[in-house]
Amino acid sequence: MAPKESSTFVTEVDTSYLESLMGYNARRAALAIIESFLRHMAVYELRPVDFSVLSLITHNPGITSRQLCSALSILPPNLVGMINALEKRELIARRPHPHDRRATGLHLTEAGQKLMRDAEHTASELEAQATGRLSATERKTLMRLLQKIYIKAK
Amino acid sequence: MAPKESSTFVTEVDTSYLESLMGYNARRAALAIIESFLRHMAVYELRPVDFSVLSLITHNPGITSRQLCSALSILPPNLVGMINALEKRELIARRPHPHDRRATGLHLTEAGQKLMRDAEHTASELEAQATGRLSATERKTLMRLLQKIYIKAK
DNA sequence: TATTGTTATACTCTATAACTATA
DNA sequence: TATAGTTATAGAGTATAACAATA
Repeated sequence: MAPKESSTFVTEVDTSYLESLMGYNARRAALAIIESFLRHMAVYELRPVDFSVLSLITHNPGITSRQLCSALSILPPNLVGMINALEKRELIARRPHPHDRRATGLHLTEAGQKLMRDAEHTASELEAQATGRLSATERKTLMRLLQKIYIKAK
Repeated sequence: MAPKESSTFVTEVDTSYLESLMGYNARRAALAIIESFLRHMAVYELRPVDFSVLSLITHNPGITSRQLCSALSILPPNLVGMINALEKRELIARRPHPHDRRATGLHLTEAGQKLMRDAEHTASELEAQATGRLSATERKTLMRLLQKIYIKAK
């Protein structure tokens, strides 16, 4: 005989179904790493998106706002404020684009370069910590499989 | 001699550094799957969080709001509106908790059960599609490694 | 004294429409 | 006609403080 449903209650929550879904696992893992990132990068006053923007400028001097938006899936109106804030902190500088007077090339200042050297070093430590329970091989495998999920036709 | 920096511009954006970071990869993969989820679950008018809530109620009849919040890392004030909306749609029903008059047990209605049978079926198809470029072994490996990232001490 | 569920509220993140200068 | 950058603004998501009822 089935138990009277209205009197049932839950002692331990069964999450096994959700844990069988890739989206659930990917989101939980991403949130765990991002939470750690937020804590460790707070000293530099950089959110994940600021770090991503500065990192792309570091490795792509002269990149335009439009290129940043495409690479990071940010909408142009939402990037404006970030770029302004980073410029006001004198971490980046705008220079005219050599071939297109509509566009602006973005570059790191000396201060920006110094900050990013420290920040990328911290990111590496953070990376090691977040994936600390994985072997080097597992880490490489996880990276490859994640990219197979989100990079189309590779 | 180094090129005059002000005249440099970027033709193809180099994202290799960001792609070496686990947080970046996990976030991009999660967003890709969630985007697909949003499209496929639109017919049921369920966002990922609604699906998660209904799924936990499905597999844990009588679960309380507080337990949902803990399991899904949702703050109590932000769950209230979702529960009210699902109750208004007559997908769930509140029943008194048998042992604690402060709490309320949550249960699926008949309509809710039918919707979730369909929705979980769609979720399975979606799952197969999102991980379509992975072998069965790779899929299992990816799941296990993601859980190693976000489930502490397992 | 602590916990469940709730209201009010603020802050951040993401999205859309429309404008200007230039291509 | 299309694109780069910008403004204004709306909506969604996430956060804290504080309260009533009950443990």
